[in-house]
Amino acid sequence: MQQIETERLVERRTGVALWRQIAEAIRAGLASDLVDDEGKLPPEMTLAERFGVNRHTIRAAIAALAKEGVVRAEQGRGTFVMRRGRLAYPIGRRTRFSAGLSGQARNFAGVLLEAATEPATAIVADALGLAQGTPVIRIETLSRADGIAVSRATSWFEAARFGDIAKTYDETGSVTASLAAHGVSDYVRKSTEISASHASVADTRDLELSPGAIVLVAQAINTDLAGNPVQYAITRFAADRVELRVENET
Amino acid sequence: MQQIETERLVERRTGVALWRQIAEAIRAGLASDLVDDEGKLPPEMTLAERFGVNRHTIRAAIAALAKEGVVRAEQGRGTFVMRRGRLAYPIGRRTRFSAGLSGQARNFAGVLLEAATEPATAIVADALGLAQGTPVIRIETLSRADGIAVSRATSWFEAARFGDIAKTYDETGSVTASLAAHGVSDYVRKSTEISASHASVADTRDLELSPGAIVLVAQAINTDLAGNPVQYAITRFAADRVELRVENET
DNA sequence: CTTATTTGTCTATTGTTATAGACATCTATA
DNA sequence: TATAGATGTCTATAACAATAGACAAATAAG
Repeated sequence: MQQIETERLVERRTGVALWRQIAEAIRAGLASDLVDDEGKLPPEMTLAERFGVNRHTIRAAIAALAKEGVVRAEQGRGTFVMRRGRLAYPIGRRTRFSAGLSGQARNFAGVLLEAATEPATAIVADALGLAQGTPVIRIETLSRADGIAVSRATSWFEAARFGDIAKTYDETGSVTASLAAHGVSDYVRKSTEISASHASVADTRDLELSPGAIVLVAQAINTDLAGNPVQYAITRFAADRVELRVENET
Repeated sequence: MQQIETERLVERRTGVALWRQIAEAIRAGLASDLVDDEGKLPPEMTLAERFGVNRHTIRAAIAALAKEGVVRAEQGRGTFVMRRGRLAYPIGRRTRFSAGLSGQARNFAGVLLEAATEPATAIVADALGLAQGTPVIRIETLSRADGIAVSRATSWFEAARFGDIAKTYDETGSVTASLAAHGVSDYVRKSTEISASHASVADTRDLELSPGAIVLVAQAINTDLAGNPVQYAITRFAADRVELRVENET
């Protein structure tokens, strides 16, 4: 088969298999021009020609997306999109999980995966304005919207002030409610640092990602209305399901 | 060699080669605990045991990082970190490239790669508040800090209002200066949407990335002080060199 | 100067990825 | 009810990724 040398869409010998590169390209194309109005993808042979690869390589890409529930292939009919688009997660002074996604999903659930009390590391102590070694509570949580895993967060709270926060989070599934139960009626986002990396094995498991997927990593500090840090959190979002929206208040 | 089954750090048969997974893990570890105070990595055999892979696989990972200039291996001595940490790119109401990175780098350069006048697509028209098909100027730019490629942007401007913007950008290397030359003395960031994906082949070429790398994608609208959109931009940042910092004004 | 440590290079073998082709099976349509 | 068009399955082969082992070459330390 002759390879027409237009702009290459995928590259070989990169350590990332062609089928995975194509899966990402198809995923990105689902929102825009790749699918017709009925959500039907082009036939495998057409995609194979467009990407300049063998049909079986396209099939491997589609199989990966199908396993994730993004598309479904039906013999004789074609391949159809199941989920399209990303949730928009707003980041601003008042960043709240369920409030931010309301209107985009109906059900929100936060699950406590793990909790522990530990001495603050230098980084955590600095973020919370504590002395290094001060006892802090670390909770690992997983958030879902309409049953889809959206983000996985590691949060730290000062143990002296938020002693029961693991219990309250476990009961309420909400940071906002848990802080309220500890007398913090309102809180604001001080800063957010956003980076991206490949999903770790833990991310892959908890967020139900295909290995090699990308996570958006947001590092945030929330303070009470007096300006005292109450929560330091590192949240990992499934990059194929969420985009972060920064709104600048006028 | 016996494989001790603790928590797996890498996974096989995922479409992402082990050496690439390990390269990302090492890159992530450079900032934290992986290197000693002199910036020296553990020996290859130690890393091989830690990741549960063969020494040659570690060597492939290190070779990829060395090609990028992240580390340098010296025979007989060890492997050393060349660049560590990421630039912090602030995103807020007043988002400016060189002003935001000042203090983190000395030299800033914006290069015009391509310019064209085209009818606005539905998306561009919507972002700029124009009718679909209105002539717009698209410019492709590459920004460097201290010679390191940081971001690659596609920007759209209304042609009627910013007819010479390609020329002024080519001369100044700055959006701020180019807008000023067209009578926009000041502008503010209205919104930013942040997502992440694997680098395209074009990204890999222009940003000098290793294929399979990750880019942070920021979609932004800038308005003049009257609130009229002046620029719509899609910027792709090299995720291993930059993090985006959202500061919330109090 | 000797030795231990560390990176560099080579050969060989096995498992995964990608290509190639043939044919089966299901669906919609003329 | 044929037929075209689409996905599903199978075999075979070539290219790449990963393992394994041996030894060379440079560096640092005793």
